[in-house]
Amino acid sequence: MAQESTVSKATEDFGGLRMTKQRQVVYDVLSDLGPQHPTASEVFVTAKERMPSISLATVYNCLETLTGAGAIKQVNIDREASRYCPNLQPHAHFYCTGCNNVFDIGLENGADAASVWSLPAGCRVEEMHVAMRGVCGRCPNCSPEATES
Amino acid sequence: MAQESTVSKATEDFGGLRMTKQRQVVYDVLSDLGPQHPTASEVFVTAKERMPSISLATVYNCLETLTGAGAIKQVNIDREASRYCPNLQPHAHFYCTGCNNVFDIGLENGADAASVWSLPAGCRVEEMHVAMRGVCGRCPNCSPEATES
DNA sequence: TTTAGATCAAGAACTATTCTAAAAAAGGTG
DNA sequence: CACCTTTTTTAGAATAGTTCTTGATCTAAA
Repeated sequence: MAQESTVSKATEDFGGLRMTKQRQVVYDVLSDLGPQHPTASEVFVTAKERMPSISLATVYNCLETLTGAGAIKQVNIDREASRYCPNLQPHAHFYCTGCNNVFDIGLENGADAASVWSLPAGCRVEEMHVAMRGVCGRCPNCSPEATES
Repeated sequence: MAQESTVSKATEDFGGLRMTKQRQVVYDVLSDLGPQHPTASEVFVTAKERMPSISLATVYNCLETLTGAGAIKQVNIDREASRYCPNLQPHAHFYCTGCNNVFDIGLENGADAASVWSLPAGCRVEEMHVAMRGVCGRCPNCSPEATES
């Protein structure tokens, strides 16, 4: 099981995925930018600082490969550019229209996201995407008039 | 408040929206294609049969206007083409990867979709989109090997 | 009827993403 | 290590869905 461990960050074995330099950089960038939920272009900008030779197509490739391997999640809100997220826990996304940020929202203790929905018998859910849109209440744009003390 | 009512189908007053012929056609097509959750292009094809002069851009315009007025809903699943839906009840969408169809899924009696999520205080949800992906269990592609009697 | 504003049609433009082809890298094998 | 095969990367072209632009047309009001 002797794995080369010359990289600085975690080189997890994501389903036997070959961890190339580019994939590692993309994964690390995403981990670092974590809660920002960056788009592919945003990942590209930071990745290029760390590896100037990397191309946008490669970033797209890596993000797709990592998503397929279950190492990261793709987040789609409306038809805006896909964002990517290293949080593998089941969670929803809250998009604040005030500050344009995306927040992860966890499940209530013991709750099951599908339980509120009346699914027909025989119907098997393999994936579930929950996106909310609203105001986070914490950013300056959220309460422009009413700034309660 | 005397409104002209020379159209055949329901001319609901969606927030004072001017119901032009094109908007009416688009709305009617969407009502008729109802559960198919058509894309803009699919709406366009049927709309053009009924009004040959209508353009794709107009269909996009009308769908956007109707969505803004709350007369219809826009449905986005992953980054595929937007679909449109005349069902105004709160519901989720189930995309069957077997038959490529989209089904409306209603809430369980008395359930609240947001209740399972641990929203931070002050956070106000204005819109919620729930998309599930899986197999519906009823289409021929859903159980290719195991065709239980 | 005149006028102002809204809407429409046609096609160009745009954006995020995917595809293509060729070069480079990574493994495996002797 | 040298050789071969497969995978990955790169750069740019291509694509799809959607939006934008412009001028024409319609509508409602004065």
